[in-house]
Amino acid sequence: MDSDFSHEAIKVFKALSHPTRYEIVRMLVCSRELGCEDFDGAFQKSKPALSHHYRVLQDAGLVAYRKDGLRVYYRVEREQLERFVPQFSEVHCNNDRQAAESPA
Amino acid sequence: MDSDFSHEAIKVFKALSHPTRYEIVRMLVCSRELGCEDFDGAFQKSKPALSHHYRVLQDAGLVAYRKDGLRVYYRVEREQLERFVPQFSEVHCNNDRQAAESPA
DNA sequence: TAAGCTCTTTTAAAAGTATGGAATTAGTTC
DNA sequence: GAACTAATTCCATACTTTTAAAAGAGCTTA
Repeated sequence: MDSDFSHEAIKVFKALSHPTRYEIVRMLVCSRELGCEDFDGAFQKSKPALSHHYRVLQDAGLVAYRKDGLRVYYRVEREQLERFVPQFSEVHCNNDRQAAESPA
Repeated sequence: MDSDFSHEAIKVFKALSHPTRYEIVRMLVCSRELGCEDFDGAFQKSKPALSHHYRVLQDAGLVAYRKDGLRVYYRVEREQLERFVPQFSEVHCNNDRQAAESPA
């Protein structure tokens, strides 16, 4: 139990230890969901680079996505985020309660 | 304020995202302090490799040290740890209260 | 004080891992 | 099939981690 926690914590911390990924999560925690185009606009990074970061965040269990036609929309996995970084929402976002319920 | 937090959080998470460093902090949070020899015994790592990890943890503000003759003893900086990973002690250690007071 | 010893850190270089862009592939809409 | 968006692959670059060798710092003993 303890080492499972450690193992997963290390993965989560590694995912959050890159400025681009940290910012992706920060943006998501203040929103219900955001599309790739939102991130394309926010970062001066190529799509493949961002796609790589989405994948790292997914593997850490921090984000999930929804496809709508050609578009992909990402959302934060609040349970996982709050398990390892419980103060994240509070620090980075006032919309805590508004955004607390994930969309169906 | 917000971006200072982000910047420091990224450094702390990066420090904790390596298994050896995570384990160093896990060991320290359950103890008042530990010497390099304790870590030498716990890890199959060379002294310079461990020394590098101590440095990363220091730079993140997660540990501090005390010299006693030839020996160096490390302790966790609980305030910093709990600022970014508030559940760490609770998850990894029952000695929370015993060890809460740093030695003089 | 200096020679010798022990423990830790620093330096330099090698090995391993992460990051990011160009081109390609996969999948969706029309 | 054509047009479009996102993900994957491949490769070059940059950073991290590791070891070996050297240096630094502190004790002991004469």
